Amino acid sequence: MPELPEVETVCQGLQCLTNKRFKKIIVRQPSLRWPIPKTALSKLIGQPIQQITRRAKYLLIKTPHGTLIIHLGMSGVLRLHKTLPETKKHDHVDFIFNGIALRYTDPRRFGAILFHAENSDSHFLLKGLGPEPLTDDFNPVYLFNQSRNKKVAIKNFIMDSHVVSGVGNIYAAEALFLAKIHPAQPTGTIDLTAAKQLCQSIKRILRQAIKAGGTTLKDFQASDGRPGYFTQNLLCYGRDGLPCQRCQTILLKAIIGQRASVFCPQCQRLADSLI
DNA sequence: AAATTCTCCTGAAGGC
DNA sequence: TGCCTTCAGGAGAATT
Repeated sequence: MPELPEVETVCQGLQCLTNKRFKKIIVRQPSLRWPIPKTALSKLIGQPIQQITRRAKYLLIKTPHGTLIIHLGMSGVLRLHKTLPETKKHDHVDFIFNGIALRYTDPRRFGAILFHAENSDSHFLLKGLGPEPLTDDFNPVYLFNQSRNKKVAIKNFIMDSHVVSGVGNIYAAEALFLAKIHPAQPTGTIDLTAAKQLCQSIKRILRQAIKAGGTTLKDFQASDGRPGYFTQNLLCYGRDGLPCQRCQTILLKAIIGQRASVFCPQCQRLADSLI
């Protein structure tokens, strides 16, 4: 389940493709979240990759003719191969370069492969995105100001990519645990101190996860096939029924905004007035 | 405008 | 063994 740290890990792994030219693109299954624009992709043939970056959970592969935009959805894997192995089920696309190839595999097909001829910031998927969580644009004052008059649960709020981009279910749960904030707390009720705690916790957890190469629950792998090692550092995600590592209280699971949310009922208390 | 629900898809896991 | 149900999850689209 790639979130920001996983996509960042993939992005770092793909840097070796910089300056390589697209030689061939094979699309076996064009039906992802949006249809793969085969005709537009053919414009990439012969084009050199100028830069590979990440914005939110999108990978941006820039060429002189436009940008290839890739989202891994939930189960997408981009894997580099010196020699391509025999295709397996769900190996939907191959990008072939001199001496190396990049294969996109995605069993659940929630991902996307798109092409945008203009500045990628203007793409409809990217233009409404909130700030990157690891930049200074994402700071306690920004978070506090955005939170005013919002009634949505704080966990859903920080998972909204228009508020802050790239925070998914795993790291939202972890950040709230670190910040000692109940995931169901109405967003508008957090004060500046809590906003500061939360902002710092989000940054901390994402930095740590990037350092560990991401979190592998089931299917995440880096472009070299290695799993992420942050899994063993998860403090609450997937640990419902187990003791809190801070206070030994049994962690609970609740469904908040249609999403499973694990939290410590002792450390992450709702204000009495909200119960 | 803001909040909630629905939707895409497959594989794994659990129940009978 | 096998079939059915449930769940997981990113995020746009549709609905309330």
